[in-house]
Amino acid sequence: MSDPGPFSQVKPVRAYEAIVAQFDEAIRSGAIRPGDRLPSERELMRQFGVGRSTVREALRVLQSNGMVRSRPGDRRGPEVVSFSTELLHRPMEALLNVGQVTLYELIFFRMVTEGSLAGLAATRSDVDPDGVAQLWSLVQDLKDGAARGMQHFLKADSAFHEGVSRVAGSSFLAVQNDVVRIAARNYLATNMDTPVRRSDYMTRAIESHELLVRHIEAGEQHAATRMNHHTILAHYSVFFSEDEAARLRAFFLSGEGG
Amino acid sequence: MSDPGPFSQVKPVRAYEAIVAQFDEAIRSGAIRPGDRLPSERELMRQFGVGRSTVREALRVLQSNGMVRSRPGDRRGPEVVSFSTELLHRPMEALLNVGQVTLYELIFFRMVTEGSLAGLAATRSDVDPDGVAQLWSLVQDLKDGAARGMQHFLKADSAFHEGVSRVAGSSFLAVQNDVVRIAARNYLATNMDTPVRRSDYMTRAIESHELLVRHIEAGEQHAATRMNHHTILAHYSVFFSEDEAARLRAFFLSGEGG
DNA sequence: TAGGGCCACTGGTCAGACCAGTAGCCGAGG
DNA sequence: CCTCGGCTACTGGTCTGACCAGTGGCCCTA
Repeated sequence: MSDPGPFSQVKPVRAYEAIVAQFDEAIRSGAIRPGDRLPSERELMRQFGVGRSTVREALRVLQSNGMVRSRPGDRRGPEVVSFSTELLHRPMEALLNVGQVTLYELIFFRMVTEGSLAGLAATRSDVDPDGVAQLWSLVQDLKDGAARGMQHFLKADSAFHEGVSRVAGSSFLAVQNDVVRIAARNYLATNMDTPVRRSDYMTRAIESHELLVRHIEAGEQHAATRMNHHTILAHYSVFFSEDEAARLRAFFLSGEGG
Repeated sequence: MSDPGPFSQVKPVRAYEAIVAQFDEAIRSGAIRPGDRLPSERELMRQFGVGRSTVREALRVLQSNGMVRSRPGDRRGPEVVSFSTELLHRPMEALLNVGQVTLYELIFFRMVTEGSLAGLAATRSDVDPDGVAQLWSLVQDLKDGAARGMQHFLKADSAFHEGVSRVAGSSFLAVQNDVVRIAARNYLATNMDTPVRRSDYMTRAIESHELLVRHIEAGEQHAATRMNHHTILAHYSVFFSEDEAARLRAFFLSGEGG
């Protein structure tokens, strides 16, 4: 029918979902803030006029969404939580594991976001000399970590990426990128066993990171972005088909300065 | 202490969390697939050896994460849901709400992701002529919508963005961008009341979208990306300080072809 | 003032009940 | 033989009350 009429579709709302909606709105509006305590479950059942198990089901949803946490025995009541990236890890890894999101899409996204972070860091290096100095320190940590083994290196590598994000100053973009970076790493660890010569990998990664810091320090936005793209492609293209690698290269490294 | 010893930290695991973990593993390993039905709650309580309310709490978590759904009276049991990138919507929104992301960061992120979507659509236009034809149709819908008013226009505008994302073929990137685009729109609706001459806004938006489709149709990746950046900046820079607008312009539109 | 004990509250789990909703089976009628 | 309606037994949603481990905070004693 061309004219749908004055009504819209309705769907029954479950009591615990209505409770979640009230909480969502209270958090969105700032009426409830991270660090706040909620009333106890028994008090919430009185306020909402529902059974305690209905309150608990709503709290499970909020907890699952990373909004609240509770501890048995804590008399102060459930706590409203500061945001955590754990919130995104679960769905991200679930999507990867069922193949709804491919490694290709993940790496594409990462190149978009991490390349932008690198470029952004370069534009801000002049206002954050301490941050840049810290990047050099983190490069040294990379070398120290590599000498101790892959686990230490990976830890130092994460710290390095966090350092770049701090200089870039966009925590939202950084969070998105971190979730994707860690999801890709975990995916490869559990689903792929393409042997990579670890010492070669670490050596080349360190070289790339040093060059990246040079571009950042010099304020070279586009060079920093390209350096990041080169590094990611160098690492991941072994996991892609030739066609996929070519498409990434064409999209990110074509044209200017290519 | 420098040497942590042979043990690692432990934390008590709640029964419903242990149930969720078993489900996660079953989904990850493919033992449970989208479309499958789970045993009923009463059967699950027997299998896990726990109370029905504990099962229900676990199911709330899985449902909240977009993995299962249920309907009262459905004798076939809870259903495992097809996983889609929609899975990310809720945690992304939660992240935005709790994380108190600024409008500047939202727009920065959107320019990064939407610019890439536009460029990606341009690189794929030759393999998706139907998609491009549909974009022209959606541009016509924009014009029709604008004639009927802002609400119709905004609806057509969302459809247009979804059309671009379809041509781009990265639902992952699209979902991220959609969450942010809608969040920015909602932010403006609730926090700003700078009057924008609506007819001017719609007219200019339509012109920009037409130009964007031209670039996409011509396969001009960088031009499509820049067009998208121009459009977003033209719309949002009124909400930023001169310094902020200048920084966005410098980052996204400097250098090549600037 | 500090530490330990205790109490009353907390959250986690459970059993059982009730009710609205639905899948599917069976029978009747066309 | 097919379709439709009625009915049954199961489903999920909600609730009440109970029990127990855990904890915050108060009070008392050294």
